[in-house]
Amino acid sequence: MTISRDEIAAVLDEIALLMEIKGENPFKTRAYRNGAETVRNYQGEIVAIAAANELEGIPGIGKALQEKIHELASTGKLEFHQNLRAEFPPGLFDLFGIQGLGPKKVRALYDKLNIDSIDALKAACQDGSAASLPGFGKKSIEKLLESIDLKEQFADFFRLGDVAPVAEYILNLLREHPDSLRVATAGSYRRGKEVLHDLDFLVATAAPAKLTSYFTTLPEVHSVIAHGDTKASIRLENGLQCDLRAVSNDQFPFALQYFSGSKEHNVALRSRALKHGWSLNEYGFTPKDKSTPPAPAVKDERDIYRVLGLDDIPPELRENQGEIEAADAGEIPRLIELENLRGTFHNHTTESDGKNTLEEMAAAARDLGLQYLGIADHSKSQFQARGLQPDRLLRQVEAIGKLNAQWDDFQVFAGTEVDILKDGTLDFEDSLLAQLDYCVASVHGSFQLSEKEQTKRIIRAMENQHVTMLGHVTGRLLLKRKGYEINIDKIIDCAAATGTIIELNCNPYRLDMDWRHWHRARDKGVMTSINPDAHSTEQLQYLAFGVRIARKGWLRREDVLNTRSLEDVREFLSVEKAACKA
DNA sequence: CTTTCTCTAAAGTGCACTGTGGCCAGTGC
Repeated sequence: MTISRDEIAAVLDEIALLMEIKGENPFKTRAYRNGAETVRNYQGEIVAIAAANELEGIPGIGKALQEKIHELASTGKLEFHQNLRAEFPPGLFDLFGIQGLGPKKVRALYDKLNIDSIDALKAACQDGSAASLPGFGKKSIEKLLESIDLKEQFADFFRLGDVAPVAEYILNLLREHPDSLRVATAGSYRRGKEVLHDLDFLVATAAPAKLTSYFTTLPEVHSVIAHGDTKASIRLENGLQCDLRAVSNDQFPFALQYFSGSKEHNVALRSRALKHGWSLNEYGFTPKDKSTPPAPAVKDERDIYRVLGLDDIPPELRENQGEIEAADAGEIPRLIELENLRGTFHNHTTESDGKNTLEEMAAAARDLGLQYLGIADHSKSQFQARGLQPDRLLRQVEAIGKLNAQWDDFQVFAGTEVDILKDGTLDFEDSLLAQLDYCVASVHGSFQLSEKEQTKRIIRAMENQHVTMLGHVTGRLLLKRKGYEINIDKIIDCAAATGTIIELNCNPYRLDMDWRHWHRARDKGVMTSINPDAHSTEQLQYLAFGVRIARKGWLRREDVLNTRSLEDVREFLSVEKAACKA
């Protein structure tokens, strides 16, 4: 019967969605959404309170929601919800994942054409029947098909942020097994890719069959795809495929290197091995012919690179993007590490759309051992995110000033995430921006501009002397939405010329700018700031993902503003401001 | 459905954009 607060909130959200399809009063649906948010964020044991029927007095939860939440908390289900749900087929929910489909259009598709799944929608778009509905013209159909296509393309992919917790969890379970000697993740997860197809584990053991059996009976397993003595594949409840390979302790370094990839990196590495007279595979070095001496002993992965005359290559760099040449020349950079971060910028509070107050965000950052936290709530155009009007921003600056008075070893920097408007001007006046410690400028609308227009718009914003950094460069949402069209090289050049920092947004949906551009940007002198874009205290943890991407982009400590000490950052921001006045 | 200095009634986040259909509806931020 036990139900979690998130499950209660999910039921309320689903009620809101179903009511929207039914065309209920929008304020009613919003009341349910607000209720869901209130339940999710309530400071206290909301489930126990609800079970005891003591919800009275919680803002946003009136009489009707009190009763419904009480029923959920005490019985685990809600009759009202189940009745509502029975009115529509379950596949209808998937349709909301398609860009361009909201409640009205979903309703029309279902009522008129009985479309209740993405497959049915696709068929109706292709055979022309969807085009018969009002509001569905040629372009709409085209966009729907495009969005379905995008979804199909990404069907088997997962975001790094969604995989990381389960990866670490399984890794620990493998580690705990009495027969495991060494365990590791391999594949694209180990390389820090932003999206993953599957998750690879490797274990060194003298009893491989025991490990593969153990693996197929882990708690999260939905189904077993394959189960042999040295290899097993499972599918988790969330659909993610996980592979385990069990090898001997001697083979472990070779298997780790081999299964970490990338394929392109390994091809290059194997050809290098051949020049030394050895073939290289997942089991070891093998002399090409009898005249070749055997390769030196290998105890860990690092030895493989050493034997081939290379510096150790961090997994994140193994994409055959010049890392082998760099390792040969002894020029593998010392990559940034999570421990190097001293603070962070671009974070939200309850003033706009964050879930925690200024004070809570600051306390959380201090608890993480950071020396500073940059606040950057939304500007006024972001209405739906409760973007700040100038007077509210100034009051926030004042509040931050007061808060800062209590510390001498920690500082909150007052900033804004100001909207870049369609023409490249900013959502706040320069005179207001001048009163802040820093400014993040981001695009949040007009995504459809041509590449030329979009690039021009962003460049205009970066040329503003008050803009410290550019937020989420492309606006992409991984596995969900493509970024807007921009000429990334022109933007990188502009960042270098104007001294504008390009943010590395750590939100697992974004991880933007993409790692593929950072090496080049760094060489042109562009600096980054690794920003969590946190909308809650927990989301400060996103920094870890950002560091993985920064490493993938060859970034070093010195390329990242927020590795600097509080004192140095103060200095940096004040010099920026001084330059503005000049 | 919730709130409320309109308190058994009324008001409750706004705006840009897109595409379609004929000047507005729906979506998304």
